[in-house]
Amino acid sequence: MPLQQLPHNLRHYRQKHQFTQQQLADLLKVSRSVVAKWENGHVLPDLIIAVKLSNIFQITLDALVGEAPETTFVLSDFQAHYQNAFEDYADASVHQLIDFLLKNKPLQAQLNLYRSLPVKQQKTIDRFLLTAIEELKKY
Amino acid sequence: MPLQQLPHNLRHYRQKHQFTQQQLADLLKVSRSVVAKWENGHVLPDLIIAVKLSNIFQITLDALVGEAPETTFVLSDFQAHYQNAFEDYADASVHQLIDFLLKNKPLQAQLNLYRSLPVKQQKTIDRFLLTAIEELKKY
DNA sequence: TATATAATGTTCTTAAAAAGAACAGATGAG
DNA sequence: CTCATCTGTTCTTTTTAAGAACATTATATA
Repeated sequence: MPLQQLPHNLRHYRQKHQFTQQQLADLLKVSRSVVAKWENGHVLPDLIIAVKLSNIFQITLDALVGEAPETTFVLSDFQAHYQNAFEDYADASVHQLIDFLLKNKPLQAQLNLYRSLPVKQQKTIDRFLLTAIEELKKY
Repeated sequence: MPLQQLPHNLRHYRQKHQFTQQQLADLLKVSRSVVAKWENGHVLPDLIIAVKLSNIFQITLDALVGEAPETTFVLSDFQAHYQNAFEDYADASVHQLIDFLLKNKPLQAQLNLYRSLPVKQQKTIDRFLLTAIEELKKY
């Protein structure tokens, strides 16, 4: 089984927080025996549990699973995230768009609705918007 | 369902790396259909797969699952620039919106068009969008 | 040391969830 | 339009983790 470090890390952080297996199990609403199994490497927690654990222990997921990535990630998650995006969309207009978005609360609401739609429906909206806007621009 | 961002992130990074679902599936030695299911939020990849993905995409696990805790933010140019704005609109959903915007180039184009309109016409669009989206959400 | 009690490890069965294959639909180039 | 590629979904099977019960170890206290 890969993720060799995970069982060890789990036990370490649990003890660091002075939890018994039972207490941790209660926090996560799982049985105690499964906590034991995680710590002994018999079974892997799923992603949802892993996220909960990283929150409880106040560590990153990467720290929890103990998989030092090959490249060194000095940047915070936030920074890494947006930095990548900016590399792709280095276009300065993106900054302006974000400014615009930040200042325009109703638009935020609209976009949140839009986001909640399936991609297919988003595209429907897209198409409409395009023609509607072009239409309006004539005036 | 938790981990809302994961499907979206997954698709984003796959496309960023110019992989088809099949190519990514081959790298991971899984079927293509399961990749589709991950991207559509029907199923969660397990921890082992998640780690592999973070290596392939060269991002942190936390970035992959999109559960970046705000407490770990480090100052970046981006953050410095938008710091004031974020104070005003401390709503966490704004972060997600910006995220979404950065990843969605067609939407950027749409919004740039939208921005170019007079406020009055923007409001026309707003009203229509609202009803259109509500309509679509019924399906 | 003996014994009680708490904490942890293991086994066995059940249940949940993801995997794959096959089919269906969408997208796009020519 | 047509073919090929890419993606989404359904159905079934398989995998794997979950829980309960039992076993073992560790710790405290008389």
